[in-house]
Amino acid sequence: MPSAWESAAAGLSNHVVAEMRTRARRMEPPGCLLPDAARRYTRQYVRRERRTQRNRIGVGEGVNVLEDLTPAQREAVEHGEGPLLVLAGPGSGKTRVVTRRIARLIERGVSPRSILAITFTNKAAETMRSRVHQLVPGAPVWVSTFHRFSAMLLRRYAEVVGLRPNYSILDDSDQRRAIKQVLQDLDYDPAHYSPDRVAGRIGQLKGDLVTADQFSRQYEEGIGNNWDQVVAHVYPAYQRWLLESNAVDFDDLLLHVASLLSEHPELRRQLDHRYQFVLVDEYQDTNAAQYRIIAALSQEHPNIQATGDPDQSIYAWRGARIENILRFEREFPDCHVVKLEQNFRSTQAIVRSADRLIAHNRQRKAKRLVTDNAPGEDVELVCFDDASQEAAGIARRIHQLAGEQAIPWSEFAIVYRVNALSRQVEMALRRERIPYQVAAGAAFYDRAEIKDALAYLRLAANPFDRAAFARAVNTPLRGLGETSQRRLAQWADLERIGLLDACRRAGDVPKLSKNAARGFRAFAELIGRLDIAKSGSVGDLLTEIVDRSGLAAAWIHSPREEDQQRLGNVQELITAARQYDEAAGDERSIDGFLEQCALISDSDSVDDAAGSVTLMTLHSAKGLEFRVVFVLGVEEGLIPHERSLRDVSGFELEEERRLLFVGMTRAKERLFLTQTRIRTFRGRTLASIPSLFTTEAEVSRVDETALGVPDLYVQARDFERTSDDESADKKDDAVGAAKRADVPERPLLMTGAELLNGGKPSAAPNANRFDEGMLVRHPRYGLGTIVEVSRVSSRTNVTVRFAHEDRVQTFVAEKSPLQPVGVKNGAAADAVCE
DNA sequence: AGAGAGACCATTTTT
DNA sequence: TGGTCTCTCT
Repeated sequence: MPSAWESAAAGLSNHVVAEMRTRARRMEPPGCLLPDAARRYTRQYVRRERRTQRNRIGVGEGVNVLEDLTPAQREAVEHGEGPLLVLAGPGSGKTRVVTRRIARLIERGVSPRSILAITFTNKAAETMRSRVHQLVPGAPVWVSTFHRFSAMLLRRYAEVVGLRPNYSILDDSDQRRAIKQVLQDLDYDPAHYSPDRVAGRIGQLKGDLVTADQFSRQYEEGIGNNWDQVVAHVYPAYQRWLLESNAVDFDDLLLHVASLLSEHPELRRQLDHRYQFVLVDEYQDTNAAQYRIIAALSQEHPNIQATGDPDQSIYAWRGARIENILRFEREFPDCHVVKLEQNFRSTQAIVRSADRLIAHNRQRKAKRLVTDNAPGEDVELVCFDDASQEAAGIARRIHQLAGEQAIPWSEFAIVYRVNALSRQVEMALRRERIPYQVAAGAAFYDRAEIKDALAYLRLAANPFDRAAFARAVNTPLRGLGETSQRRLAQWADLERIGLLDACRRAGDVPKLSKNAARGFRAFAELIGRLDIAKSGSVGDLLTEIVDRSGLAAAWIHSPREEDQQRLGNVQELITAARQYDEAAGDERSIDGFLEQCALISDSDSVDDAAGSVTLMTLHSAKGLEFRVVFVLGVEEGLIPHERSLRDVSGFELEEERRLLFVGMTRAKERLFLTQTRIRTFRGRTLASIPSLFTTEAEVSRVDETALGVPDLYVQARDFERTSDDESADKKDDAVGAAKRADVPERPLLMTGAELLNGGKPSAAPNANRFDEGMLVRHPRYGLGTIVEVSRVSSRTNVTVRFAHEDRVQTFVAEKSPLQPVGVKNGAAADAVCE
């Protein structure tokens, strides 16, 4: 095996790795090998421990970890050994308590290495790590997300579950593709059994610790419905596919580790000993697998701290169990409970509204939420005519507050229930030239060119990765089409060898054309030459990949904007790799970088220092705070989401209420809820119904509609604000205008979609905006001039001569992404920007 | 093999 | 509404 294997297994001595490998090959039951490996691991750990102690890591000078704490906070921070449950309301200083307690433990002589802090998001882990380091410089406390922690353990003990340490982590689309293939192999029509739903069900099962074997056995015993019969077939086949690819999906990371811990008592014991203090954040969002993992690490050393707030549980739909937090006290009977109820984040007005809202949940432990902060301004519920007014109104208020109170852009957040709602707000912000960022970090890694480049990297690390093979083998095109690939794969299955090995012996594959065989061999050779040891770093290796694979060659000389963009994106990926190289130092490995890429999430991209307004879903807003928050679309069907209304138990409705509660409590100073009279969603325009929650939260109403709010909105228990809307509006405009004057002019170029969507709603997207001689731009072919416009019945054909290669092409105006260039601030631009 | 047209479909939240 | 997938034409 190549060196990647060795470096991935760096945690174990070569001897142990070799032993594991032979035993895995001999298919010996892993149980007999584990204690040995674990013991060696522990010995290593103890050695490292001694080194650490010699280095004398301690609380920084002048730091008093008990300073500025409320009695309740101090009680939690001072807690020594034994289980601790911290029920922490929003803004109650939860992170502060956790980090201070870690520092306090170290101060009392607990080794930093025996402390493990687990969060849900990378961002939360990052914050916690840096805060701990502020208190205890250089402390090697392990702060990690559930998934990263599991990935790390799984690398170390991969053999035990039948994997190799260089396993790949599949993303959602790989997973869906794999399931689709498995469905087809089993003669199910993916059109009828959507891979999405099957994947969803499998994910659910994995989260609940139901293995493929268990589930198919259940089915054999006659339990389950029709749909589950299919899943009972697909799930085990999919797991086999994963194992053969030496790959896992997200849920596997947790499931594998959970079973590792429960099936190997000796290993569990060792790790329990290794991580003596375990602190879990957002405990209310743990699912069965996560619960199993942390419980397993807290048997002999039950120094577990669970921090959470049942009122902020918003992932029950994903298998999170609120019961876990209730069960905690039962599972750890001598557990100490601390309640943090004082809010330090928000004004009284915000806290009051949020508290009133959440009080409507019936399945809930009563909890107060109080604050000593300033009274603050009323929470406002602003009603607009439609979504574009709503977006404009939000943008205007942001301008106003930014101008009047000198609030930086980064202190504003706009949150919504579904991603689809962000579009109009984005347009409004762009129009107003307000810098913004959308929390969508994963989007970068979703791009085809990024996945392609990473596929090569994945193959270099893990030659069995079928998903990566399928992606890379014919990208860029090598004439290795579907048929050739199928022949190769069939033969590989027959010979029981990996696809890459099959490539090397492509000459032996029956019915394969000479060209194809040569192509496969060349591909195998290309992958074989990729070697991290020779390249030195992941960044260099990636550069080599992009060069040698021919990915870049196709783009470099292309006039297409999208190709240039691709090139730029890949360069950005290389930059990311170099950053990784630097951060990881000697520890760097392909696996490490790939793992980082795979486990990134949307909210991770939120950059506090970016100086821009943040747009995000309510879910990803959890854990963050902003001075000003807008929650948009607070309407029946959105919040609460229509799906939740179908649940007669009311459980899902309560989760929606918690979701809004989470959103509201992100605000420090000002909170706006917005709604519209009509909303266009999925191409359908409907009159909206104000959300039940708006009355429950007891907020002030502000009317910004042209004709006044209809009766529907003026409800019996209404809390009218005698608002001087008109004068306020005028002031808005004055301030807005002053501010706007400072920023550069609006952009002259907009995309075709913007041109179409930004126009007046009545004016059908008109093809008439194209004229002969007009300068236009096509995202694919670049700049060109219109040489002919012809109208055939209702459609308009536009013929364009492009500068590049003197290409002439005809488009249907209504369908093409063609856009006019250099539109002056004349009629067209005004129509666009209104 | 590539581009465009048209059908089809989904449409909650995420590591 | 729009994004994706498939079909068809070149």
